Amino acid sequence: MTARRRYWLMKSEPDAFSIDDLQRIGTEPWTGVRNYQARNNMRAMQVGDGVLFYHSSCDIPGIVGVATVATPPYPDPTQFDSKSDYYDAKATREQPRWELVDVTFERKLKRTIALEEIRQHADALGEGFALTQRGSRLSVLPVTASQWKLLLSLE
DNA sequence: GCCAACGTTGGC
DNA sequence: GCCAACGTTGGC
Repeated sequence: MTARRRYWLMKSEPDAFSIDDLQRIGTEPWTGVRNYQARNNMRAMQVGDGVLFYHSSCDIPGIVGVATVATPPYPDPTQFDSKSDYYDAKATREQPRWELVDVTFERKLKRTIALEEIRQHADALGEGFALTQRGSRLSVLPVTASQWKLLLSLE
């Protein structure tokens, strides 16, 4: 049984890792997620799933590109690295806490679909959409097929 | 830089 | 198990 392709939105601070970085590198492990809900979302990912690449904490927060899930979930290696900012002393190789996937660059949008603009479609996107939910800071979140279509139609 | 919202930690 | 304190996220 093959599950149908799913869609996600993943936030990154462009100062740390931008869509241009992904375009240059091609494929990158999504390291450093230390939130259980975000981790659980990555656990549910499958190779080929679509990803909206989102820039956060910057001049114009918004969707800037499209990427693809390139690997099944696997343990985030930075949790074992005591020199890493993402080191987690409570994680072991036998019992990892944090998992990630690699994402591959697909394309850069012609323009940024700004959060401000996305908010104008909050009703159509639905109450359950974590990006426009008040106070939500979730950095890896599911996107439905219709939300995916709507968001990319704004490009 | 501010601050609201949220998650985690740790004392009890 | 409660909850205050603290740290982080992320828009503004």
